[in-house]
Amino acid sequence: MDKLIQKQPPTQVRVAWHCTCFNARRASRAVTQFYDDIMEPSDVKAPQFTMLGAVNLMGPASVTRLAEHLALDRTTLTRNLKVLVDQGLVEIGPGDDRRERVASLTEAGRDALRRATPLWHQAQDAIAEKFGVDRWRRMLEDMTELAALIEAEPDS
Amino acid sequence: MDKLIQKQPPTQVRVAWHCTCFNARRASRAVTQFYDDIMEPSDVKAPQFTMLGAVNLMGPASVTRLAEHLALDRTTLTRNLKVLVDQGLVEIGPGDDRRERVASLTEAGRDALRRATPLWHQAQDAIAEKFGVDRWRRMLEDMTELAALIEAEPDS
DNA sequence: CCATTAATTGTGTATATACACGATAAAACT
DNA sequence: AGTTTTATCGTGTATATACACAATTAATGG
Repeated sequence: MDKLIQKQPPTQVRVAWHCTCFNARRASRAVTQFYDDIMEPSDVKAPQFTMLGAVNLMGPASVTRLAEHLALDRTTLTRNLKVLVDQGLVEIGPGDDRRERVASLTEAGRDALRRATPLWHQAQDAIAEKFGVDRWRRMLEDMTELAALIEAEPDS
Repeated sequence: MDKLIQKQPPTQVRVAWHCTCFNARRASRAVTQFYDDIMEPSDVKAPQFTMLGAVNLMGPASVTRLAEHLALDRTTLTRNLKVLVDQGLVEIGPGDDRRERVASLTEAGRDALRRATPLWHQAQDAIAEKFGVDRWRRMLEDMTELAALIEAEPDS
């Protein structure tokens, strides 16, 4: 009476397609490629645009503060920033606290940000239109709150 | 009359926080970590669980077919499968068409999938409860449709 | 003032992701 | 049959991501 049921394809289909993680990752891939395609003429990829914006916004800011702002692992940000530093868009120097290293935009970085911003708007608008503005707004809010909810995890 | 306005922080804040790409990526990171934490005892990470499920579901299937099913770049899937092959969970052999290479689960792979499934359900339920079941369902649908919409891009 | 603790960072390692390119095999077209 | 086109695949390269660990500096407590 304990025989394994061999055919569970129907179950597995549902597992795959109802998985929050799979769908979040899939959406993330799709959206990233969509933005990258549109923003390509600016030579700024979508994730980099986000980082340039954060550095610009927060002025000279430490790696940890930037990472918190972007909800990114600190060490991930270190590597991501390195790409921008190598491209001359960001510079990293010492802070008041000698443990800290603070990042700020170079002139080239500000240029890149200015160049990319209209394309970013274009991508943003295209998504909103494609998906329906109201629904898009709602989903954006949902995604933000979901992330915030999870990140707040005490993890005791 | 054409001076650049120096202080646009308010604008930049909105750019960062309203960006579909940023929020999709952020949600993807958060959800992945959440699932990984819960599924950790099974030694199967969430993205790998998805792939095991796909391979299990589609039986011996070619890399291209699996990639299409998962909405993943084909070459990405090749690398991801390698990890599972190295762990002995998946085996890859030649197909009828001698260009194809088909993947299927090993016995260890089926074990891992069985071991991980209850934990996956646990993560799934926790998210749904945390976020509210109805809202969760809606968001899942939104994410799926958004991805599908973008992937369908003719890209003429 | 010294010792311990806390904060800030980078590096090693590993997975996830995609694009450009080239190799091989099947299919289609003279 | 021979040539061309299409399909299937892997590899080189590069970015994005996070965890475990170690180094350095600041803060705290006797």
